[in-house]
Amino acid sequence: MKVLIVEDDLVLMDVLSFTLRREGYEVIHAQDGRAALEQFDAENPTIVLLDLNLPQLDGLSVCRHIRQTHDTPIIILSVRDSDEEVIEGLRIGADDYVTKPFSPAQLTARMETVLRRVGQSAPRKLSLGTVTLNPERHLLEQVDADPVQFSPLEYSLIELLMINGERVLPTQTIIDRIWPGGGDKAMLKQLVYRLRQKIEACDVYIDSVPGVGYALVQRKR
Amino acid sequence: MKVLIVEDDLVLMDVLSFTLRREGYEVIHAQDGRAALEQFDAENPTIVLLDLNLPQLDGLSVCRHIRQTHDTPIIILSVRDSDEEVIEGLRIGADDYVTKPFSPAQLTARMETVLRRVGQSAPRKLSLGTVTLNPERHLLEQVDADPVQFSPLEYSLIELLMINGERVLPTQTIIDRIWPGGGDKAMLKQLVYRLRQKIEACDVYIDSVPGVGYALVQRKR
DNA sequence: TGGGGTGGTCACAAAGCGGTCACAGAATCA
DNA sequence: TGATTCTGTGACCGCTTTGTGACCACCCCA
Repeated sequence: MKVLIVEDDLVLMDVLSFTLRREGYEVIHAQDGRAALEQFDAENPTIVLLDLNLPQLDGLSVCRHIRQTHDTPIIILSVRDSDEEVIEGLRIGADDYVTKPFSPAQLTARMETVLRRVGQSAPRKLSLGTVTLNPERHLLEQVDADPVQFSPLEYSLIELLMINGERVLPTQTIIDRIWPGGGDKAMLKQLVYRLRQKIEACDVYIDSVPGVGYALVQRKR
Repeated sequence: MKVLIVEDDLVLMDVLSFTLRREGYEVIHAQDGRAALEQFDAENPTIVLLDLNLPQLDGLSVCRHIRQTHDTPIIILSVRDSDEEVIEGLRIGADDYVTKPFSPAQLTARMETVLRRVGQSAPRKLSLGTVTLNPERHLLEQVDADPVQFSPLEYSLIELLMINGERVLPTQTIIDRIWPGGGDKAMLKQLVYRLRQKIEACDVYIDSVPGVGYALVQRKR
């Protein structure tokens, strides 16, 4: 079980780290908001402990960024007198908060509660860059744009491509997956064309690798 | 399940209110002792969260007044260093107390315990955004609108959709659940049509995901 | 230079799906 | 019993979905 601690006070950081390791958690950490997001993407932690008062990029923004694409539990570490921020954090989607100073036992108890609550639910969203596929609603969601809806076939295709990240999928593999009853290249060609039009405004596009197949990749800007 | 929060700190009030609503409770509140008793008589809440330090009429008096005529569970919200008052409160008949600062999880856990002890087997309303389904009365309730009544079938459907939050439910799943004896797409189509008309004015609507099924989602404004 | 193959674009039409409506039998309630 | 509500059915309509064929642009290689 991996914990990301986002906290710029190194002393507190050390205490937390020590305690949680002793409890059997694997601990990674970041000292500012930017590093937090990088670590989050790189390590994909199971739970996040988030200080709100951070250099570079404040905690609320970090929380917001994470929630755009992930359901990972977030516990806010707040100081007294920052109630408004805590409320805002919970609104944005944090799962709980503890007020400093707190005891290690208090924190781990809180973590367990949150993990238990989250543990029962939620299939994961698929995301690539700023774009997220929401399997529960069959929508492709983006930061600053309306979500995109799909027809059943289109959805199968984009889901298949998303699952495979930026890897190229051979044409025949795709056909077999989407038309189990038997499909053909012309049908796929057409489907790709339609899907491309739908996600034209998104930050990802369907790249074709001649002679091999297709891949969903991030648009660079 | 109705909660009366008696608390003069508006910020804390807001946090509590937000959390409890998310948990499916219906929240009403009062900022001083006198208003608390009025609200109590008018709304007849299932449980009371009571701050001791109140303007107009202090918490202990409120507690005493309520206990003279009702068994409604009362949980005291206390600050550190008010031990004598808490003890007095419990002696008067309060059921439990939590010390500020406390986490939402802590509070709801305490509430559930107390409710269970009192025999109010804690199940509660389902809510999505500003809309709440009242399973006891088969009503859909909203903040600024009249409640909506349902026929039995309509109620099964909206309950099923509410339970599943904003997830899409496959057509066949819905049919199996609503017509265990065997249903049919045309029947569901019709039922959806009728339910949509009933909840037209509400903050939620039934979204259809072509080829997959239906989901109850919040209307964006 | 030309021919075959690959992949992108477009228009079209058939099929199906979902939304709407009216109606009538069944169930419910006073 | 009579009135009202509830629920299944059939019909209609418009839109979406999806397969198909036609055409074009490009690349590779002889």
